[in-house]
Amino acid sequence: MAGVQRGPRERMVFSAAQLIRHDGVGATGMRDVAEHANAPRGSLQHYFPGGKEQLVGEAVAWAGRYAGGRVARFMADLAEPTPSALFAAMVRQWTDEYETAGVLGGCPVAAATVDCAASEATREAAAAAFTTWRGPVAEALTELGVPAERAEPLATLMISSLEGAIIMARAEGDVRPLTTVARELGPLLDAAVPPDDRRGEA
Amino acid sequence: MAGVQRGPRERMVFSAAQLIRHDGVGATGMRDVAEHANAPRGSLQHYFPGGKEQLVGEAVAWAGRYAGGRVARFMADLAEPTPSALFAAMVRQWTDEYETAGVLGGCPVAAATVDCAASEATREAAAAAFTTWRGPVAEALTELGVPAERAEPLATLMISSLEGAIIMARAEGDVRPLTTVARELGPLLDAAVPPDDRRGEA
DNA sequence: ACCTTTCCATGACAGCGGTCATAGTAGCCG
DNA sequence: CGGCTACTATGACCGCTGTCATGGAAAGGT
Repeated sequence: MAGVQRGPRERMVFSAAQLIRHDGVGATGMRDVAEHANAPRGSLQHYFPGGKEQLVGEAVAWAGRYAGGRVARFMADLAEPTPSALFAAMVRQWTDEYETAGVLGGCPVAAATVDCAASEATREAAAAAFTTWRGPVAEALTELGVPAERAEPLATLMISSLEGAIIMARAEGDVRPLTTVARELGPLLDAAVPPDDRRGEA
Repeated sequence: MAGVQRGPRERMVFSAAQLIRHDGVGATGMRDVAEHANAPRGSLQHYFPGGKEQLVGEAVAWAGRYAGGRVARFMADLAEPTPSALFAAMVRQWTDEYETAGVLGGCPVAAATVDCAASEATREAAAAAFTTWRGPVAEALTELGVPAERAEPLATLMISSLEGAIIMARAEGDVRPLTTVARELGPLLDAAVPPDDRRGEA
């Protein structure tokens, strides 16, 4: 993802997100995070006095911001400005990872949600992350001509389908669910923009 | 769910599925499973010599069979035989649980997929579970008049959206994503059955 | 009665988890 | 230099986990 080498603190948050989305929250240890980030273990308690809960929370928040930010970049690169093309780009981010890395990673936010039972704070962080992801998607949809009252529901549908397809794809070890979802959902998304708006938005 | 009290072995598999979907795979201990099932701890090593991996695998398989079996029951109870009604019933199973239990549980299969990194066997069990779930859904769709070649893809879309919505709903602590997905996806599903088949299937 | 199989009980072990306590280093300000 | 703050290092603690070893109870067949 964004492989820039910022300060140790930022690297640790980033590494935490990486490890969480790969192994799950419970299976990622603090020591692993420090090692993966090439950061001193002693820094953990200095930068994250709130312990693992804080680290996980920041990792999830980071993932939410990242996902939201990607939407803007996708919009800029769209060959044709349609909702289905945006969704296809969102899906392609995941299939591309499979092609290059050979493995299908998961979504840190979903991982945090699945074993959030221990910590209410983590659940709230995940909820916030979904919100900061859904917002830009809904905005993008309205930019693409989707009526305002349908933008939020459709954004929810897009993210839900994507998250579910990621899980199924990981289980099967194949991108099929991802590509299927992109193909099947496309027409519905495009049908949401009124005919007089087709081919014309900024 | 199916609260029948069978033998201790079956109870333990059932309890494992319950705990996994609530806490995640890593966070559910073998001792917890035995206690939750009112089963002796010593039975674990007797019934599941394969250890936790075996228990998790059977719990996931059980969940897959359960989900697949539910589809048939949903079909029998449908007020009107449309794909959207089937999907609504699938979604309602989860919103109902929220109404009664006050908490939103997760899906054991999704939970197993998320932290399956440690065990390839678990990943395969999850894949198998998704297959034994998707099969009945696709069959039901064809029974409802969906052309054969679209049944499987649409089943994948339905399950993906449902799984994703479950996760978002858990994070937000609200059923909104579930109801939204059901409402938004309904028209697409019904549109898949050709006009000359509307109102007529067995 | 006796023995075999199935099932249950319990305690021990080794490993790893997060967290705390303590102490050391680097840099900057006076 | 002294003192202060930011950061790093390391080791110890306690709790928990899955697993194993050993031994005890039923049960049922002969």
